[in-house]
Amino acid sequence: MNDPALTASSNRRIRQNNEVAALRALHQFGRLTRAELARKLRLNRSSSGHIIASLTADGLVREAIEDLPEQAGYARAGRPGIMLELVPDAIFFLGVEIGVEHISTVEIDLGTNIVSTNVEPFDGPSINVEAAVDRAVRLALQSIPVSKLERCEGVGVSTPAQMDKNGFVHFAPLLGWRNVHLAKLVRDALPIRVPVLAENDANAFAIGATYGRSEVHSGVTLFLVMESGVGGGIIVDGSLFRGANGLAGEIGHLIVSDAPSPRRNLEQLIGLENIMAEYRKTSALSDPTFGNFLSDVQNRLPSAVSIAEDWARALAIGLVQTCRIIDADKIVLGGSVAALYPLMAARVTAHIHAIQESSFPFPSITMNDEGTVGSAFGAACMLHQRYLSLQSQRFADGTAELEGAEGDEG
Amino acid sequence: MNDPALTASSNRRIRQNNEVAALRALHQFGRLTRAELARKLRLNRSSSGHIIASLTADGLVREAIEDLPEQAGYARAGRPGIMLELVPDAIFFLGVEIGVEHISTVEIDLGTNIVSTNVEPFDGPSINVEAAVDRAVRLALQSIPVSKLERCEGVGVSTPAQMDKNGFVHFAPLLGWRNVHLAKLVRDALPIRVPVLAENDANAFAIGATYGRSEVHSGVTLFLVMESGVGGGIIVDGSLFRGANGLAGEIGHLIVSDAPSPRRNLEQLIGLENIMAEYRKTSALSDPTFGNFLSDVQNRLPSAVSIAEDWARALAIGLVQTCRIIDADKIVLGGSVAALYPLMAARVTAHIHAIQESSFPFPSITMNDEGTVGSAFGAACMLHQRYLSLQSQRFADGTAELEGAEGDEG
DNA sequence: ATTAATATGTTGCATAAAGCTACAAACATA
DNA sequence: TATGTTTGTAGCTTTATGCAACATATTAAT
Repeated sequence: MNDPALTASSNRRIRQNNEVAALRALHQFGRLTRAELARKLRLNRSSSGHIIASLTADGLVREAIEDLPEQAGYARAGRPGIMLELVPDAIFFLGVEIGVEHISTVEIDLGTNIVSTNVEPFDGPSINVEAAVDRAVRLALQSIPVSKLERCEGVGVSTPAQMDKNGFVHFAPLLGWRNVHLAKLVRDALPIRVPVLAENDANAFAIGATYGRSEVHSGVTLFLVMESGVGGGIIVDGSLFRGANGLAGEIGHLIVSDAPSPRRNLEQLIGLENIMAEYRKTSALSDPTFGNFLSDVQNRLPSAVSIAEDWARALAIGLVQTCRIIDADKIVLGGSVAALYPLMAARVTAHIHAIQESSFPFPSITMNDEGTVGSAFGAACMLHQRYLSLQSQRFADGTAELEGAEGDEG
Repeated sequence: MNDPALTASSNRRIRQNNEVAALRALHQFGRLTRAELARKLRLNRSSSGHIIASLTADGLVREAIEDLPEQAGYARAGRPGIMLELVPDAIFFLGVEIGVEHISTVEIDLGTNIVSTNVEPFDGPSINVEAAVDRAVRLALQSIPVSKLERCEGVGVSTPAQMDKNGFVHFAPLLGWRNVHLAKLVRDALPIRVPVLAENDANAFAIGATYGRSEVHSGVTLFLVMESGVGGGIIVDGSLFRGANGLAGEIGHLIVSDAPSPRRNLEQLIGLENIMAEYRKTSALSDPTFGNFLSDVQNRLPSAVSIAEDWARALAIGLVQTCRIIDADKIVLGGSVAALYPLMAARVTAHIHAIQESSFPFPSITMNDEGTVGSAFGAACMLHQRYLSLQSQRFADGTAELEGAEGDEG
């Protein structure tokens, strides 16, 4: 309703803002003294002390027991400060990925450490939303003792679907969902009343892979997740760029071939399905795997190399096109197909150089090595991020934010 | 150096924040009473009064003389409030566009009204940077009396170049510049010491066309400027998305044709040059203009319609590709070639529907009717925007912000 | 070993800005 | 004319930061 850019800062909001800033600094830098924190936040040492006292009273921060004395010879003159750290198990967050073939859940603590994970096979297309949500919630909570539940500060859900920022799913082709309020369903299925956010799986993956990494905080990073489908997410200065409908970065649907009749999009060219379809045509094996394909490429088997070469060229085209529009300076490849990249990196680079005009900058391309729970982890990170912001429930004064994590406007 | 997200709000910053918020609200809504302002900013009425008193003392705000009594029958019970408004000529900003064929300058006031404009022919490629800057600054200042100069609060520069956010130009192919600090040159050429920002012309155009319009504040808007070249700018939630190198939205360099040998980018297909080259081949006139072409299309001359049809298809491809990546919900067409769009709107729509998968949302496409000074206006708006932010010189406490508008980090 | 220098954490006080309450003013309606 | 409603303002309270001073803990130098 109101323009968020216009909201004024009341006297109380200062403290909230500063507490949040302190928590974020501790998360980003790990351990800080009060004086260091004061410098980072451009605050007076005494103010820093007050804020820390407040957070300590809330049980979120503690003075670190220096089990490692002589912190690597950092001996400067003056009284040494007392190291402060987040209390990891003060609170926790849950992340849930409802995939097509499996459900994964993750529990992370205040330090964004993974506490536990669960994975369960699942047949997405054959199960309706309510049942899927029910199973997902059950799996997420199965290892959490009831007494611990009250320390849960949020649940994130990720799923291959197009949804708005309130977690309302417009369309999920792979799961057959349409117009369901996923976030609301999860909220209602939970035994606790906590903020719930839902996000597209590729977007969640991108968040998880960049969250907390201070290196990537500035710039534009494109995340590519290549499995059967090809999804993407864009991170700008450390936070997700969703686009108007949460579809930003879905580069799998870029048109690559110009021919109108068998119009092929990028997903159909660089996705796992196409690679395996082509590979099956040439492989001697009866039921070849992607691993077989990788070996054949590594062994320079011409038929496999040819498929890989087509893949490299299509990938290069997709990346160049994308960079013309969002001007990314970093590209991160994920998903099982990404394993092909190290073998073809030189070819991809060559294609990019051949395709793009020389005056354009060349983005760095790296690989992501997160495990299979990356997307669920990212979903959990979204709630960690929310907790470490002014939207946190800690600051809910009752006048607003009635509906958990629905967001103020819209 | 420091993460801006971590900066704490000091006690003094509250007032600064609220003064800025009040100025922005007055800019956005035009006229407000103290009580209305308090509600919009979620402030207490008395606080609102204090803030207004402060701004009035600074000469930025005044009580409006109600020359129009009975404000359109809005008669509610209760004591009527006193309308407040920005004092338009309290300060002003200059915008300068150094184009390829002309230099334009604009003066805008605190209400972002255009006070005056100057346009001068110019032969960009034959003139070096220093001389170009000199001429641009001279043109901008020629109608400003010296006594008024001290009320200038910023100068914006726009030019067809790839530059970083500090105004350092890496490359300007159309002007032949390379590695020049444009913003610094302008700062040094000015007789006054004010913030100077420089931005790519298409980006500046996009800012100018959206700035202050409250409708577009939310969502993703793609701005397309089609002249000889084709530039673009992306506005996300009311502010410019530059990308990592200021190249975001440069969709003129999208690859459209798949054929490797005569690889053609979008600019070569939908730009003025291609249209006129094709048109000259078929037109009966000896030296046909773009206006002639438009007439022929309107009169359904087959040869012209065919060219327009190709244009429509290429445009549709470019827009669909772009929307797959940034998920824009609004597209605004500008530049002289945009005049072709109203004649071809139905065809463009048809092509888009044919190309993109049906599950994707369809962005709205509109035209921009700004004059020729759009880019210079946008450059001036950038400084207006900066003034109405915490980076304003009003709040420079001497400790930082030494270098005008260089930006803190980097 | 003693002294000087330096940086940290804490304490008391000053300052600044917003919130709250109350009240006079100005208008509409009955 | 009386009543209800909204506005703008004044006085007081609350809160969080800034500042200055001080005790403390450590290094470096004499």
